Amino acid sequence: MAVGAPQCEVAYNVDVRTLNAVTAEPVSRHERKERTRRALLDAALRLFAERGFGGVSLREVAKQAGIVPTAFYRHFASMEDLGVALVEESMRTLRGMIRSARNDPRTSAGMIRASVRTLAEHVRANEAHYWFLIRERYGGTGAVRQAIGIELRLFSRELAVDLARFEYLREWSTEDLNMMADLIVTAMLGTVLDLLEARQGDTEADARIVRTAEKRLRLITLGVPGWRTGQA
Amino acid sequence: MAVGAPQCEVAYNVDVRTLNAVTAEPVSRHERKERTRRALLDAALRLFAERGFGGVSLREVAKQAGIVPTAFYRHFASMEDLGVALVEESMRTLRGMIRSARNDPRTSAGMIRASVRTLAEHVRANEAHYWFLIRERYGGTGAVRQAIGIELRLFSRELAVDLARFEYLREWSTEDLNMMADLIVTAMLGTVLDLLEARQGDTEADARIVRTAEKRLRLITLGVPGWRTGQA
DNA sequence: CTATTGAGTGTACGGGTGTGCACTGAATGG
DNA sequence: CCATTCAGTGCACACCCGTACACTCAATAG
Repeated sequence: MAVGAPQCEVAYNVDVRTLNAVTAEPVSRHERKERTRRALLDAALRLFAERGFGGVSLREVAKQAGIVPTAFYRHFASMEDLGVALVEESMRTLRGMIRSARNDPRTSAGMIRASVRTLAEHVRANEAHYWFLIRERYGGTGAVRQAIGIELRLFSRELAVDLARFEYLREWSTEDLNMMADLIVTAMLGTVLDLLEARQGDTEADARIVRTAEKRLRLITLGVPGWRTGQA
Repeated sequence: MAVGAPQCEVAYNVDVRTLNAVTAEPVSRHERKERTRRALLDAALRLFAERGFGGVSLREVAKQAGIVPTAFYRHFASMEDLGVALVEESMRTLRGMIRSARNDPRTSAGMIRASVRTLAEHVRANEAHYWFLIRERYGGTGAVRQAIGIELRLFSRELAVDLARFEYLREWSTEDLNMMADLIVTAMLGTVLDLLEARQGDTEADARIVRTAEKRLRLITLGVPGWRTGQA
């Protein structure tokens, strides 16, 4: 993490075998296992970005990670298990994003700009994680979709707490704050998808998407002063 | 189809063979083929609702429809081809929904209520279609996700045209209208997912979801009078 | 130093996959 | 009435899937 480079998109064709062969000797068993685990997670994330969770087999993940299929079970009970682990990891990066946005000390319109920009940068730096979240949020079938749903709801609730600190929102009911937070999260996930679908490097498209995202947020916040909590 | 029953959820265990065997003779070749095609689409839609597009094999669809796997190719070149056909069909029911909502002649707050209610009823009456759209909108991998993306964008543009008729929105730029329409569509798709995930028959949950959806829309529309097109 | 542990290996299995091919037999058109 | 068309059949193939099982052999623990 000391380096500013993206952490998951690297090492495309390096599997554990070569990795462990290249490195110097002093590696404990724990460490070796942890490395393989990471290799599995990275391989899975990479493959999911191409074909989605459902389209990737245990064998493929194992092969990409540089181990034999049956060794997969030393780390995860099943692909679903691995999927859930990835959900937690991805949500961690999402929380990291909002923490960055939160710590940027600005207000009102300036804050919207800063937040959207932070989001966009974060998406570009962690494309695979965001692809995974977006895809499986709706497309998944089992435990993975469920896990994402739960985590995202939690995330939205945290955002509601943040919102409650703003002047106009201080007296809103919890229900209304949650509603607004959900709306914001949903809108921002839409923006994430737009960013992911625009091909990376197309700065013009990125700028347009960011501008639209800002407008969305501004429109939502414009409604706030006129809102009467508890109405209808 | 003369009966008023839902059209896709029925006939769970009836395949083409038995259907064609039961019915009286006067069936042309065209008609028989069309029936089998429908059986394939219905079977696919049914299976997709359970395991998603990616999780269903050509063989399964064929078996559920009552034909042998290789006969599938008499109707579709591939599963993707069938998927795209299903996208068009599902979008047709979505357009049907908005047409119903549009023809309900009310204004302002009353219109929001009516629209959301129409949406909820429509979702309940066509769960499989909506499951398919929502799932593959994000989760899909190939031509299907792309087709949904295109159709949904088109749909959103139509909504923008509708919006332009409203008093406060008459002077908005096209870009801003599209932005608002996208926001509304995204928010409503979120509502659709909420409805689909609430188990059918839970009228209390349905009511809560509908209320939240109305609030979302109301918050968005509240911002409209304060909006200055072309700003920032 | 010796015994144990456990990550990773290799083989083998039963089952599901898409699809090519030669076919049947009833509706169709001349 | 006969020839053609073509939706649907049945078999075969080569491939990928998850996973059970017995194994190796280096890092660890006593």
